[in-house]
Amino acid sequence: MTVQRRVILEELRAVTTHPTADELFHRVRDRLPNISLGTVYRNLDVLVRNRQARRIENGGGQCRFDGDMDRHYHIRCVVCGRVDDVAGPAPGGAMAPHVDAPGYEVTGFRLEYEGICASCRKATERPRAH
Amino acid sequence: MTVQRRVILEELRAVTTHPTADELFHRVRDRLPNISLGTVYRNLDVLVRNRQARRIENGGGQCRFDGDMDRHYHIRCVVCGRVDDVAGPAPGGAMAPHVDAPGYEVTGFRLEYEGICASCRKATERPRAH
DNA sequence: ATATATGCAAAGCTTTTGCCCTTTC
DNA sequence: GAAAGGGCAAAAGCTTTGCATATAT
Repeated sequence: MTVQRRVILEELRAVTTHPTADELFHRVRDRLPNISLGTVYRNLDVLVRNRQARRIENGGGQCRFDGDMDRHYHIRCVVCGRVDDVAGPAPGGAMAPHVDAPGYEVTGFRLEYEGICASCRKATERPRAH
Repeated sequence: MTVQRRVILEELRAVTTHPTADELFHRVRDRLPNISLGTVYRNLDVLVRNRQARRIENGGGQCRFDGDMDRHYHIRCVVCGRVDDVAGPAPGGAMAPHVDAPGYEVTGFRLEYEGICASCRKATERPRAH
């Protein structure tokens, strides 16, 4: 646990604005003028891996596109990133009205399932003690 | 409706893999060897605006981070991109089990509300006929 | 001491944009 | 023939990485 990592975590916890890496970098730099953006990125990775922070998901780097305009949901493989359609009815139709977000006009929600696809499950099967 | 746009849409509809722009570009290039990646991006934008395709959301370009590890949900302003916490209990606890995603081991879901935040609502207020 | 982390800068990747030419209506 | 769109290449923006140095345990 280095000074930099501690300050990054402190500053992240000190705000409720869900900052981007760059915003956090500027805050941290007020206290550690020599810190670099790369360090912030590296430490955010570590913190997320250690469950001390959360990355607000963006579902992987690249955008994907879908020509099927019927209402349906997606499931994304957390291992390989592939995206498949989820069969069946919309699961959460009654969900949105319950939101308590003061000041917001709530227009909808985005829902994406996560899982491990068939081929990634096969690839990660452990040899079993017999 | 140009040849390029039609082919892009045809190829997008021909697959169920939810391709990235680059994957689609390579498919389309088999039929239109001179097409450029920029054209694919521009047309995907148009198709999405025209509701002929969907962008599988990534919630805006940059990642955001959150130091609050308690289970809670977020709402994102679709105008300015800011992210706030949603107060109240988890809305969709009973949702995940209903998913029908053959082959997948479903590990969870990601849910993010969308809306227009207070200051963006103020900024877009229209002068009202009296 | 030795592994780990930092700072800095460069590279990587996806996406957007400018410019000029071509196609569409 | 005016308006929209395309091709190409450069730019932009976020994130990752290589490397030499410094810090932590």
